[in-house]
Amino acid sequence: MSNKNIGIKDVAVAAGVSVTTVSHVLNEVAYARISPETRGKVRSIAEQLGYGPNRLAQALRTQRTGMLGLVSEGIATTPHAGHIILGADEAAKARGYNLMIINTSGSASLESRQADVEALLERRVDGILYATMYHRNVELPANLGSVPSVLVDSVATGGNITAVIPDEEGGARAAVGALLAAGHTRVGFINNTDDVPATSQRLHAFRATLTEAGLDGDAAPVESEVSEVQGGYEAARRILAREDRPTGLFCYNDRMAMGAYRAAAELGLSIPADLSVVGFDDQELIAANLHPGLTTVALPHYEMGAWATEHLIDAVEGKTDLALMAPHPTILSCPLVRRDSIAAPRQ
Amino acid sequence: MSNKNIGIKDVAVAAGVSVTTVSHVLNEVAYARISPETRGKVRSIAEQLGYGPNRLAQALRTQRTGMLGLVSEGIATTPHAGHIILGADEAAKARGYNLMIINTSGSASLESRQADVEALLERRVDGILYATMYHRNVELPANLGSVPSVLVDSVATGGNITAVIPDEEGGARAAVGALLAAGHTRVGFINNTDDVPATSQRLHAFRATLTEAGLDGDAAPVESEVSEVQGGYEAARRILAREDRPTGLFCYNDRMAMGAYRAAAELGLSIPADLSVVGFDDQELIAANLHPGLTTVALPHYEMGAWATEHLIDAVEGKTDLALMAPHPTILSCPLVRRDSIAAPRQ
DNA sequence: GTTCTTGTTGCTCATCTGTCTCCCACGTCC
DNA sequence: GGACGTGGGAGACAGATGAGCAACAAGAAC
Repeated sequence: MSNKNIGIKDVAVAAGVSVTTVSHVLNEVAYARISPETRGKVRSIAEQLGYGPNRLAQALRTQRTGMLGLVSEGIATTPHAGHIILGADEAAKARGYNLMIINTSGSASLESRQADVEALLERRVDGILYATMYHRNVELPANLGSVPSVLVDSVATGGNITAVIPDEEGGARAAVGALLAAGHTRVGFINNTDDVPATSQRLHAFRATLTEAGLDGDAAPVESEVSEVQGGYEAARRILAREDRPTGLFCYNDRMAMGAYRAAAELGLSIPADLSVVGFDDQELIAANLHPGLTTVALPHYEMGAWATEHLIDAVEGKTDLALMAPHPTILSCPLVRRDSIAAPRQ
Repeated sequence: MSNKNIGIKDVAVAAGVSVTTVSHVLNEVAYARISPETRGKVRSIAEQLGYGPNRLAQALRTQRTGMLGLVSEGIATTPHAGHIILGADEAAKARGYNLMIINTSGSASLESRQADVEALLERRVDGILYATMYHRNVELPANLGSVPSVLVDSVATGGNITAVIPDEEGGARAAVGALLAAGHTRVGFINNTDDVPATSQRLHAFRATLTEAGLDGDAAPVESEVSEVQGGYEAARRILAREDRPTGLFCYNDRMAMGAYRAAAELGLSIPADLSVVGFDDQELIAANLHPGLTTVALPHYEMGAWATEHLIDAVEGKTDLALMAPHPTILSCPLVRRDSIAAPRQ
């Protein structure tokens, strides 16, 4: 257990050497030539005294804090933020960095979000991660540019900043592909009504995947509603009321899929025997707990957090130039998570 | 937008005064005698230049960082951590503090958790919040004691540290009370099997509340299973198979309630017409999205985070002595959240 | 009416926080 | 008299803090 009132100076006195020497030894300074005996003595005394470096003083001197700022939207609103934080925290810890986290709101004014960044800047974080709650275009506070920064799960409007986002199209293709692979030929899509990248990209992938499989992608049924359980329910009721009722349903997210489950139950349709369902998001609380378990596409929140942190640290340490990556966002894949909601269609 | 290369010195030069004067003005030092004109000039020049204080240097000198460490378990595993973080972040921000967050695992070794605390200590946080994932007894790293600390959602084993926990009994009483108020006389409890405070306290409150209402609390049916959806399902099947089938069900948590919903559906029991259900936790993803919406008891995670932060800051600023509060944990109430899963029993 | 005292105002100097880092100073041995 | 081996001194990082110093005014003593 370390006593935080012990400084390098105390170690120096106790070891009978100069402060400089202690610093050299403890930091293993390359050019410092100090005898093994002295090194040993300094180290053992430092340990005895429970010396721990004062990172503040270090940071002041070296202009490096070893801290990364993370401004995250909706920390408590979705489980997504938690995964981003976790990915970032583990990546940061692995390289000796720590995280300063500030919660913000996507709907907060630009000034208030700028103030959040300002707080981080005053504390001299080495870099900033800016994470949004869902994949969209954000307007970034201007002061973000003053240190290396990476955007997580969004792209900046008109912005030239390194960003990492999920592969919406690939995920949607995997979802639809799983339905096709199970033998379904009548596949419907329950889509979101928001104007976000996911809405159009998943729709596009849905149609394209069907078409590439020799089906009529353009004619495949699509119903849109707000992306909540109730919306999913309503859209599913409509889509399942068609005379060419789909046997496979791709849902914009797990919540909508949950609504689809209810619609199916009300119609006496058993999942997956009568209807196969795929979701999106892999919100474990929902997907794993529905009955049967929902096969869905996972969003790589953990991975995005980790990727962003890795590259941010690389940039901070001069191993990378973020500007090179800024023009195009990095796309991380969305893997299919298989559970029990897909089966072959009835003959 | 502030340029972080501007220091107090630059302001001093531009204003034609000494560094000391700038510091005095900007910090509104009480005993400093400086003319209003000079004050005005300093302030306007500071603003013009976009001066922002270097909190590192400040902290080094004043021995106050304005940072609070938060070590939290399972940041991504439950939504609970997010609420604690949010409560802490908002309380901290309101008083000019920021949060350094470190994720840890409840199952991690004591040494590894001690290292987490050590990282915070090296950065000279003013205080530490230690949050667990669920209400239980934890063994705390010893170095936690070196700065003011507050434990969130747990009590320390044998520990003398200020803690804040949820009112398990009160919450359970509210849940059972709601069932009784609706007119139910045959009420069952689906309990957890883990040996945590909630298990025994909720059971106790369940029986006591029934007894106080003139029913036979000791004879009321209780079935225990692992506190997941499947466990809830199994326990509900058992409890609903009794000949004196309960018309009201209190479930240990929302996940178990979700299982009970399925059991009821399979038995052709409609909620709430044939069976009223109350959960615990208010996990919105589940409770609000089940059909009908689940009436449940909310755990005060946000409030605990905020309470802990408030009191921690008070202690840091010398306004409170945490030792006074250490002997007994503070208990925060668990309010009932009414949705649509309770109705009067059929005649 | 001049000088001295005392008080007030307005601001600055020196020092401190804990650590790093460039540069220099010894001695010793060829 | 260089080269080598060992180690130390003195800023610097950015700001905080309390003692201290001019300058001036009012009042007092002569």
